[in-house]
Amino acid sequence: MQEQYSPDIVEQEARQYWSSNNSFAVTEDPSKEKYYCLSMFPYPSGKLHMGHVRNYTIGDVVSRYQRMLGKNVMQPMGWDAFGLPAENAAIKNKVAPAKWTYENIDYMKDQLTQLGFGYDWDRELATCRPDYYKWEQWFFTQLYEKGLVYKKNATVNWDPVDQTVLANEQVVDGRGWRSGAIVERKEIPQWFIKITDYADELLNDLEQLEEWPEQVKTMQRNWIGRSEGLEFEFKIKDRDESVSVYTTRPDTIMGVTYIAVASQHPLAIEAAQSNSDLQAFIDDCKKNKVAEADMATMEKAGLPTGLKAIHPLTGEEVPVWTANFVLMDYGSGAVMSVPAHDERDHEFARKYKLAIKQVIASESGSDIDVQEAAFTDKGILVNSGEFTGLSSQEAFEAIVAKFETLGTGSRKVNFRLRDWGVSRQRYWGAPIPMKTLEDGTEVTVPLDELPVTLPEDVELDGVISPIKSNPEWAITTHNGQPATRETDTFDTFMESSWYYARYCSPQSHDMMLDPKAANYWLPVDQYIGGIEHAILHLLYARFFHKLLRDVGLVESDEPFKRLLCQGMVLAESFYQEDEQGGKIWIAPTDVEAVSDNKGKVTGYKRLDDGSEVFSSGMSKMSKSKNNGIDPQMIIDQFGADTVRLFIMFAAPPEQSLEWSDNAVEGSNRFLKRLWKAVHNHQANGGNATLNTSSLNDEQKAMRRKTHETIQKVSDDLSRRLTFNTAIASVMELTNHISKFVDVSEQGRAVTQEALEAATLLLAPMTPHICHRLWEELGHSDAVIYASWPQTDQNALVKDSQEVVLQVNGKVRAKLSVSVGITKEALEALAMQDENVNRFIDGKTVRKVIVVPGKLVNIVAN
RNA sequence: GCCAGUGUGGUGAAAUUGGUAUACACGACGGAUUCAAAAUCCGUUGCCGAAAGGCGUGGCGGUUCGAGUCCGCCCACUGGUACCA
Repeated sequence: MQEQYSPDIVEQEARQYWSSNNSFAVTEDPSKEKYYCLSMFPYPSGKLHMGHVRNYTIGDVVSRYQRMLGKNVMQPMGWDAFGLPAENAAIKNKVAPAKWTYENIDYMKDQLTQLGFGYDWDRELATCRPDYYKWEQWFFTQLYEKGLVYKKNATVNWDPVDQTVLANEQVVDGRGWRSGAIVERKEIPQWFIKITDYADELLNDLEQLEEWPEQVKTMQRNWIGRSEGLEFEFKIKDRDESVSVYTTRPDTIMGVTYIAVASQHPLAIEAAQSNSDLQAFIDDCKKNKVAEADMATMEKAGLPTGLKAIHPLTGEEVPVWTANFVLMDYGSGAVMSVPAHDERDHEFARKYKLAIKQVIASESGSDIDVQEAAFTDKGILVNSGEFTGLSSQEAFEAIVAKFETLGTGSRKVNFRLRDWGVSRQRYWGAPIPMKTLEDGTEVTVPLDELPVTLPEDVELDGVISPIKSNPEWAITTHNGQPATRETDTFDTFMESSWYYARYCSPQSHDMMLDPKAANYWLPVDQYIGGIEHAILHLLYARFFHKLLRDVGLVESDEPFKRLLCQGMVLAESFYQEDEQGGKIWIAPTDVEAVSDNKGKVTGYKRLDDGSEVFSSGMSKMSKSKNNGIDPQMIIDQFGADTVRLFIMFAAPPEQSLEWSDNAVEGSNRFLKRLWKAVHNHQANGGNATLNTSSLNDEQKAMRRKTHETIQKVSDDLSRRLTFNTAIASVMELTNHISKFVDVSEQGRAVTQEALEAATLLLAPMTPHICHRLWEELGHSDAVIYASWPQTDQNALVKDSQEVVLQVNGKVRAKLSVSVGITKEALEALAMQDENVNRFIDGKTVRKVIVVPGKLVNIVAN
């Protein structure tokens, strides 16, 4: 064995072994317990970033660990290949999106291989391949036939100069990112899938997901947003028209002082015909952004329409306003306003001097001034006629009942969740498989005409999709009649909503999924990906799974049994200011820290010219802040094992991880020490036969450490998924081995056992070096075929333990006591302790708390 | 704005069920080795204090014999917010 650890040789040999033995290819084997470990597939953006490295290392560690437990582990990988960046790159570099995407896939696949991830590459898929999206198109037609698909108008960002639809991301400060034109809202017809039909099930089934993080389930619950309330109507004065509204607070209905309708509401549009101010306001609202965050934070504004509505209970007239925050495409496009008990309504009423009428008083009777601030808690009704004196809860029931008796309103369950708009006016996506006949009828494309193939050899002008600009493409027939194709493509969330299922039978040519394979592997046992997908992707995939179930392709209700959301990888970003005070971002690799004699960083300078640089703190690695660290550089410098070890060690997986070059070296140093420990052990004579009945105290202590570490790491890798603490405890074990120099026969046997344990425990994290060390430790079978080590309970037995003595909760002494000591004996020992007595001297002992095996707390005053 | 999370030494972090705050690592400092340096190895390292001891987990308050952990309010930062993926 070489004295020096050479990662490049070791890693190449290990990878060669796995590839020539096809070590990670799997098939359905009913005789073994299956384990499906899935990491969210990457968008092929060009090269791997640290977030990918983190995500896929976690997945690989879990997969290799489960494999060592004897399970039939499937770990596939593929490419989420449709999307906006390919179009941007196409315009910038004058290369077709398909070519750009396929080249990126080749490069990134090589990088994944270099990192030693154990994927079954036979199952690789790319969502931009016709054999993949064919089945997505087919599935959409099935949903259409089931009545789960419909078309309606929906709002998009419209660039009036480029005459194109923009993504929210492409709108910067209200302007199109390329044209600079002020972006408008525009309503266009789009396809929707009825996810709201499944709202109740998506909500209720969250309870089944016991191994999902609570925070993700909470976010999904809130997103679905089930509410119970009242739907009723306001009649418009002097007209034969009414406006429907929904409220979750019928108890506040007597406090309605105005109603507000969307700027696109027919009432507002009609009123504007004789009111130029109103018309100008409506036109202005077209410039409002589409994104919810913008809508919610914008300045609330409105104008009276001049119309009056009749309060359905009091018969009083209330003004009808139009307001920029009411949206035409959600609900009825109108809301009732209770400024005394709703913050947004209060703000609006104060701004426009509308009446504020208190109808709820606090339960405690405390003073409330609703003119000053909205009181949004529930309470007791006041100024509410026949309902005065009821609690909010009682009033809810009474008022709903009243409306139902009168026949003018009804109890209604509402969801915040909206139907899924899947139409995109872009090129690089799966064509929507619909046709329009000459009479305007819309029909699905039948299976024998699928896939509707997207042409790949195209040029992009940056404005209009090539399948829209080429009229030929859309020309087709239907049953011999002329027809035109839909030229919109699917939202890319469609592809990522079912890829996990396709991995089970990626080569099925005549069906979407092979149910036999799908039902063997599904559900996914462990799914790993970024927290940014907590709502949209994970909700859509859960929805799709239920759809797949309802057409009979899978049997389970949920796609992902256990979920781990990893945190982001952050890096410090640095800048210098230009003459206008703008920030020029400097790459971290070009910056050096200046520190004081305690090692505390006091500033930064540029490596090239020594000029001062400023830190803007930790943020997500990004191009805009020039703070990305290329994983390739680190792999080339230290090897894949060091990168994998560092990224797993630096933080627990769910937390954000701060990149540090220095700390990477620390991880590399640890691997060198481990290598050296095996080398020294060999030099000292290597293995010997262990005889547990003839060990001295130091040998027993070494063995105890070995088995405590096995126990700890097993728990960390299975139950807790805290890889950082698992690695820390193997480091402790390795430190023990280095200090335990005992070349006697039993000494070497104990050392061998410890080194084997360290190698096996680290094998999921740093598989290359462990592949080699396992060989060096005398095994002919590769470490990937080895079993996870077992804890020897006998080795864990201890005779004595340390107990803490506290006086009034403060540690005053520590005591080594025998393990079986009684509570009484422990308390007696504590009372005899010299330092304890010093602190209770002159005081009266009020209470003594004894926690066996832990502490004694004496309360005295 | 709304929803969800995070905040502990000079730094990344540990403390798993309310029971010894700071494991493991980085950095820094001191030493060994070296002609010298790198690498490696050994030691010290929360803050104040000579010590005894006191203080200390974003801030303020509470529950408890005991709070990083539970509760309330506040501050800062991060993710999502339906067309980035």
